[in-house]
Amino acid sequence: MNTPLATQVSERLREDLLTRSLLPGQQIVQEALAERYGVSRVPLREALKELEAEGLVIHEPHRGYFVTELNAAEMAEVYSIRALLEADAIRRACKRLSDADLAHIDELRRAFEGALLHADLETIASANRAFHFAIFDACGLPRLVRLLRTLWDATDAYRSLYFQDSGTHEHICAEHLAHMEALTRRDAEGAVETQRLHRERSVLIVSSSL
Amino acid sequence: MNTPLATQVSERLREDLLTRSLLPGQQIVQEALAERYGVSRVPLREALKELEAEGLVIHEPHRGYFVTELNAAEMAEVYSIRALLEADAIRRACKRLSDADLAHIDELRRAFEGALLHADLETIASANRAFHFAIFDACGLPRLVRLLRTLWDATDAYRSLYFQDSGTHEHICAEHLAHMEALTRRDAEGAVETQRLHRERSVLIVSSSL
DNA sequence: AATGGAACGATTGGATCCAATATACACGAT
DNA sequence: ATCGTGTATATTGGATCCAATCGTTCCATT
Repeated sequence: MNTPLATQVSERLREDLLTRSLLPGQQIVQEALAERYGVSRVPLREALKELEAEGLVIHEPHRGYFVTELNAAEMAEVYSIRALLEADAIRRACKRLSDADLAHIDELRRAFEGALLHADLETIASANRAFHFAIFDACGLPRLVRLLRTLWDATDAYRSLYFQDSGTHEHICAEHLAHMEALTRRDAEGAVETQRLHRERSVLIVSSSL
Repeated sequence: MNTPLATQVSERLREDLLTRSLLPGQQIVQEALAERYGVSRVPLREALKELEAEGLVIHEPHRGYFVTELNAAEMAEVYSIRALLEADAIRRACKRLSDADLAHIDELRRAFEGALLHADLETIASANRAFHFAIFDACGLPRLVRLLRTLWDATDAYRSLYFQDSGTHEHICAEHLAHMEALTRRDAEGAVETQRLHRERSVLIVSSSL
């Protein structure tokens, strides 16, 4: 393979965090995990350093890496930073969205709806991301998008249940649709608001599990 | 020493980036740098992965790490994200600043003025940070502060000249003082504005070097 | 002279090995 | 019985060594 192991391992780690194969608070025993991944400890440690910089794990010298636990306040903090950055990204995106962009985004929206019906958690989550980040991407600020990605990652471990309850499926789809419509109207403030509602409802569900 | 080498190395790297001992665009040859730091390549590589996650260096598989180069647009992006986050941090901080906090911050402000007169670049830069981040810290959102820190780091390599020109010293001190006064009045919007002016002038100077 | 390609050298990527540190447990003193 | 002390073990941290990859140079061919 061309891509370094450390990169693959960091992907795999994110996956395991999302699917709660690694639980918040849990210690990451390097040797055990390295063996499970079929690699040595070196690339694993590099991957862990990367995730540490993103706040997904914390490192205590000579004690080890632990999956970050978020309390209610920290969860709220992540979401409030998201609120700021997403609002900005959406305002900028609205000014730049081409019709082709919109068509593409709506495609992703429908793909997500499809995934909701008959796909596993990971596929659903990734389809959801694809939809939202196609919008963020249009803001034209790659660094901002990267920050948003790490913020989304930070709460991933707690979001698994968000897509579980099928009662929320309709809510989500309705919110996505409303968001889509605001974007189509190039209604920046409207889109900021639909995204806000969408996010607030998700934080409510996610927080309930704490 | 108690703290791991990888941590020390990442500190040292930031230092070398700030002081332009490592220049934007330059490749980082691991073995050479490891030897210069007196460590092996392993902790160096971990440190580099950390800095990569913060955007200070970029990694090209099988080619190596390179010090990130910012063009004008990317520089503007960093500063516009800073604008968003700093405004929020300051608003929150204003509501929470105790008199003791203010006294402490003003102390740091005076310490910075002292450093300007008779200290090297690195000391000045760190005194400046101490002042601004004492304010940010008061917002009570540690993650937000951490994000701000990495954003400041991202442009550090280009800021060295900011403190060089002694003509700007008075400007900086005046701006700090105005900021301080707004904070003392607990005038959130005023403080946001003084910080904005301060930042805009700095981006102007820094951008002129591109 | 220009282009394609093979071999070499330099550098990165990964694994194994050894050292340092922290935690747990047993033991003894008060 | 409780607290402190020392030892043992598991785990992390770091260095060395080997393998894989990339870039360059040199040569052959057109």
